[in-house]
Amino acid sequence: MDLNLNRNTVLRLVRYLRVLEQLKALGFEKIFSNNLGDAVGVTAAVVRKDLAQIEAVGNKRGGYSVDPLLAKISELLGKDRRREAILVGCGRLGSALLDYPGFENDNIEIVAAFDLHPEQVAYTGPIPVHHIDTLESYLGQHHVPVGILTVPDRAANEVFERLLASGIIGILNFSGMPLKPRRRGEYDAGEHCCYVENISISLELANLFYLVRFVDSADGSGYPAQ
Amino acid sequence: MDLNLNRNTVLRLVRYLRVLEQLKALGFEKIFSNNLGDAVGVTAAVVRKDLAQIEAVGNKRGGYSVDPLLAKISELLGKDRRREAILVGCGRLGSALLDYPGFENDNIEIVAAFDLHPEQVAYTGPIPVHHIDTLESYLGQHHVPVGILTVPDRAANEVFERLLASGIIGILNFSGMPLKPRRRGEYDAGEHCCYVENISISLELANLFYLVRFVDSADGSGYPAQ
DNA sequence: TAGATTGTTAATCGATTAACAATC
DNA sequence: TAGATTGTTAATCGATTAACAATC
Repeated sequence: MDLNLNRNTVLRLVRYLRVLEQLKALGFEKIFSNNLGDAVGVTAAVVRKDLAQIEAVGNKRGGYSVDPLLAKISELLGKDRRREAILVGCGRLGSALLDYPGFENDNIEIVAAFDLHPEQVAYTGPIPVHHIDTLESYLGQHHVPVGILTVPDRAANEVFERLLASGIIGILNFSGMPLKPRRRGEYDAGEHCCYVENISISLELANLFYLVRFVDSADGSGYPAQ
Repeated sequence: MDLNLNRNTVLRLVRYLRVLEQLKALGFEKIFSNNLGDAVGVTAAVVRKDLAQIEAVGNKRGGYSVDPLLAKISELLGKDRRREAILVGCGRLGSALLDYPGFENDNIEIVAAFDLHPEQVAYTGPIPVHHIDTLESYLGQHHVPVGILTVPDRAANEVFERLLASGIIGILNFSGMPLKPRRRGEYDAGEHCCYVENISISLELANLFYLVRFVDSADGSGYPAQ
């Protein structure tokens, strides 16, 4: 079953899944699109559209059965399989992510970390921290699809190229340097294509400050406009 | 000048601004929509639309002048003014953000941090770390519009409510618990409205793993489909 | 002038919303 | 049956893209 769901649909499905897990823990057996929508912050119509898209069927009296729906989304998102990632750049942010408790619940494991100065890395948990020079040989031996990039901005492009050349096809980029996804055949024929998700903390924060720009403004209400 | 730019436009403007800063440092005086688009990864038409929207005018021969454009976007985004935020939750992620070097360049300063156990916080930099119980009194004395939330999921909702009640109107939420923005008058009359940006690391990572789901699949190409 | 770019209008695209028949 | 929900179609909305006249 391939569906080519778009980004927003996938993100919603992840969130439905989390709600369904909690509902299951509470003993729920059925759920209405209405309630699921409330929990995730979307309308019931969107929920039904999404679920129809993944060919989940509901019951016109009782809504959707929690168990099969949970199993279906879980399988679709690959949560039922163990998924591996590496992390490059073990500064403060990188080290924090190595300890991030949320991954385990998603069946995601960071199997190795890399840094220019592994001996200086403060992280002391179970994940091995290797020297960045061993990146290529490691990835030659282990087929890991996804890399998490937490290096300083100035190193981002170089590490990006090395990850591409080593066969990484998905990158979660925390550096301030936005990286562009590579589509197949866009550059050299020999290069893999690669999905990129840029998480730009300062971009989000700048946007937030734009939104709240009217605080202490002339009207004195303390409320932003609109 | 109020423009009510949408989220994506603002995010693009932030990125134009960064490119313009670099161009200025290189001594550029003019820039074409074409080149600016390439640098940011959008089409020239989008750039011109965005710039027209903020009432920046270009020259049909030489493109846009870097200096006034930079000044205009800078002023619009408030980057010419000092902007303050607080941070709640000084675990590994929170501590990493307290040291985040990107904020200074944007004229953003974290003026105080809060934690349930300030004496156990590893961070030792210049930003004061207070006990969470002093949050309300601090915000009563200092008018800080934005809060960065890096608490464990289980604490997210409680701290969210406290920030709302203390007059915070913009929240950058790193907890796994998605928070919903509050629009004016949506709940109690006395409550402020509040903008929220949720940065969900595990959501992004789950999406990335969905995108790369075809690695090692039947065709053996190693390329994801499409 | 000739060529190239801006600024803007129209066309396209996709996603969200509204509406409602089917049906449990 | 009566009421409520699903599944789906049509309408709406907004953003992106294409196209091109204006003009430097």
